[in-house]
Amino acid sequence: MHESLIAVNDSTVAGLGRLARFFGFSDVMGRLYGTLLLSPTPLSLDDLASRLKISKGSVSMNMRALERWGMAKEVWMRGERKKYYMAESDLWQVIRNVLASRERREVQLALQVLSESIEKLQSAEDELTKEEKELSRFYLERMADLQAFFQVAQMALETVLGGDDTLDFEAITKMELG
Amino acid sequence: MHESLIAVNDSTVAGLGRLARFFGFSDVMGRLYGTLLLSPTPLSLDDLASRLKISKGSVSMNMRALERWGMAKEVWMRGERKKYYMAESDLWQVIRNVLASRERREVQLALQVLSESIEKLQSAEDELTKEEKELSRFYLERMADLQAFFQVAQMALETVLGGDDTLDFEAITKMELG
DNA sequence: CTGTACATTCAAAACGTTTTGAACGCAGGG
DNA sequence: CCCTGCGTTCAAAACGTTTTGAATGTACAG
Repeated sequence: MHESLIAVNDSTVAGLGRLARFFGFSDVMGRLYGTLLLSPTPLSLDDLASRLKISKGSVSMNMRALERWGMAKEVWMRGERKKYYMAESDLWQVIRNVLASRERREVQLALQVLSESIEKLQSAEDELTKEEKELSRFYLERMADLQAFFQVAQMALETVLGGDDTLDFEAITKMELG
Repeated sequence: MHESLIAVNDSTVAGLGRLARFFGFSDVMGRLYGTLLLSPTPLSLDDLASRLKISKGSVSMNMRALERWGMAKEVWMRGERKKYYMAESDLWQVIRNVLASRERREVQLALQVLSESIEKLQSAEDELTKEEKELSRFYLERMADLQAFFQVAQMALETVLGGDDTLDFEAITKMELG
């Protein structure tokens, strides 16, 4: 195999490991995804284990995680008893899966906790001493700021998730960037 | 101190710990930030250590990290020898600091590596066998997809960072959300 | 100059996460 | 049936990160 192909493969796999870490996944998940993304043919668990030089057990567990996140799909090869996988190569689809099933929950939970906090402070107002009331008003300001922050996050999320008109990769690639 | 104030403080501090983790910081940094955010007065290292029940050493190191990220500021209290800190309470400012000094670099690095990969493949074309050429073309497609992805990320980043008209918290808080 | 009250540093310990590999389970072929 | 080849599981080990606290540094008051 030519050196350039190996080098490109290596840096891409490493880069996707980084990216995975950034998104809160394990390095291995990213590297497995990268390996599949750069393989024209589906790969078996053993293929993946030997390419990345990691144990079969780790590949098995991490591939199931990738499947759950919609980043890889199992492929049935006729006449084969092995499991084969390929990457979900539509990156926007991957992003949407992650955002929809993980970040959305996080944001909603945060907003819920904030609402409850605000209610709690408001309904406790009568029982507070003068000093406590002052602190309570201060807290309410901060809660409002945090609420605003998460509401912007929620709007941004829903924008990315809601737009069913797929972003055009080709167009973006060819754009002139300052 | 009234139970409601304590409960709200606890859940907010915990929540900001979560948020910090999400952004790749340590839990302690988030909790320190939260504690400061909910304090009407600046706090000393000892105050923070005793409120969060962690060692002073940890507070010292994590507070310096918070300072570097522009999430907290030192405050000089006249007649005091202690260091006092307060939170940077403009959350957008905090986000911008983080995005500008960390994520921007990441995205630029990724784009650079991708460009180099593409060049490498193109300039090696003559030396490739027929099969290698096929793989190389496949790689180039994937590289283009990744480039498009990071370019969108870059645009999104610059949009958030570039807009010097500050987002209006008040307006957002009062919005009707479906 | 000395003592005091703080902040900082860093090596060791605690803790959490990831990886491994051996044991196990399971299906299909002979 | 039993054997073979595969996937899965999980306890133990390796590894990485965070926390601690004692040692050290520093500045100021007296």
